[in-house]
Amino acid sequence: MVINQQKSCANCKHCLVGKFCSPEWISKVDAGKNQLLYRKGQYIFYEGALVFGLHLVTEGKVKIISNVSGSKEQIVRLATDGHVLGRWGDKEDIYENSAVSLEDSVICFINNDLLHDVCLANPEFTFQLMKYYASELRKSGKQIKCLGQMPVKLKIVETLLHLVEIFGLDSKRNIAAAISRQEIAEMAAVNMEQVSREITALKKRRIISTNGKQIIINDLEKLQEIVATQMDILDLDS
Amino acid sequence: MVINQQKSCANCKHCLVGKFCSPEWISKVDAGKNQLLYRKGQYIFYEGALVFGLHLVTEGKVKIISNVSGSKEQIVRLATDGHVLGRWGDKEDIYENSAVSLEDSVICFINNDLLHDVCLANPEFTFQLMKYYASELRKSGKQIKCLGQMPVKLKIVETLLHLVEIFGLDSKRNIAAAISRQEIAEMAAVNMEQVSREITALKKRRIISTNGKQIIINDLEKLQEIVATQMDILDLDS
DNA sequence: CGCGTCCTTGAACCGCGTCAAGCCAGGTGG
DNA sequence: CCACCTGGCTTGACGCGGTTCAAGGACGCG
Repeated sequence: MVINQQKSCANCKHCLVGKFCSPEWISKVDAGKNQLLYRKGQYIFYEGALVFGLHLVTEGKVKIISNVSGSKEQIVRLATDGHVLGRWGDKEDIYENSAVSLEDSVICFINNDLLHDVCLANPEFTFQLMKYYASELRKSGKQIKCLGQMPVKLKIVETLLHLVEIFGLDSKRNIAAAISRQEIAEMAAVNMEQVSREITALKKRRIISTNGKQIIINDLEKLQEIVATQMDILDLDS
Repeated sequence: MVINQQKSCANCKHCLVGKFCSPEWISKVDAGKNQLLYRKGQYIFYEGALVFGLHLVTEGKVKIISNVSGSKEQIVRLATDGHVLGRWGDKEDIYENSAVSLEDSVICFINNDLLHDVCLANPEFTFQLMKYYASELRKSGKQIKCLGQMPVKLKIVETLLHLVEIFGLDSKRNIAAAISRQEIAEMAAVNMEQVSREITALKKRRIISTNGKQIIINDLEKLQEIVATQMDILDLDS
């Protein structure tokens, strides 16, 4: 994936602009937006920086992270094609999270002023954006519940399911994203050692397998059953 | 606070409808909305129920809770005057949280169809609603970080600060809401005993005091300092 | 082939959740 | 008006789950 020229929002499969704005406004956004390619691991914006506008993920995968006391990171949220990063910002508004691409990603940037104009002129777009945030808030609530109330093993299983939900599975049932054990740990708010132990346990039960760093989901239903019944993996017989 | 008649959105201090909709649409909402008084402890909507529309808190205090494995509850979010409960729902959309009033509260209900019409006709309203959800998502991220990465003592201090932020302090520096220890525990994802211990510790340091169930914040700066520096309360000398 | 990075596995410590007992305030009824 | 009861809160003791520490192993890369 290499882009040398800007792609119009009209041709963008998932983008809210292309789907819900009038043709004339799509042109205006095309003219005013800034489409960039971010390499794997690159920061899209930084915690503490001023919010100049909104980022839309054209194509790629992104993690939204928050730094904890210098060293540790918490992954707050994931984003992929069609998702939105950051938010409209009042002046002096700063980001409290950073966004980092998990793979080479194309991201559109729309500044605050343009965004406001687009929103006022295209209420259906604004409505959909509103729904998007409401839906993310809902997911966020789910994560709060998960982090707050579940034992470590279930947090990890839940995280695996979450990864499948966001990124999906490829033809070989691999989780379709290059996610490290460390990143799974940062999502589940657990240490890497526990993730490793849990993955080993799930492999022993043939529920998942691994191929290098790739995780293969053999039995999605079983994983869902585990969280649904709060089952302890070790309770299962082989 | 007793209401026998519906109050117009135009006279509602915090409501997004009154502030950002045109006069004619305020009338339409007044005609179509449903304003109800919920007594303390009453459910406004239930986890698992169909989403028929949006609730706006005219006046009062509400907790959004999620049930965990039958018995335990996690408080996901708090709401007060001007805040929004639930979200616009597609058909067959269900709530994954319940909303319960913490004190007698007046809540306006706007159904999905009316909400959609209002949004399309009043883009500035929709824009503000979008910003509201984005801002709640931001707060939610903060809570995820807090629950995931902080030791119990800091979770509790953070929760106290959060309560102050949402509900404020009255003239005697009481947290202006009737919150039980159990509810603080459900916010911080900790058990009640730990909350009790921590409150005792903070009292010994004169940072807070209590009057029955009321919590008095003597030294807000100190509380903020504790979370900012990840300080252990027991490390402080009296 | 040697080095670095990421992952795995084992062992030990300790934070915190659970259990249990007692306390305090408010409400109720004799 | 006091005795009792109930529900929420406090405090202590104990044990377990999970984090931390430490020692390899696997893999890729120069």
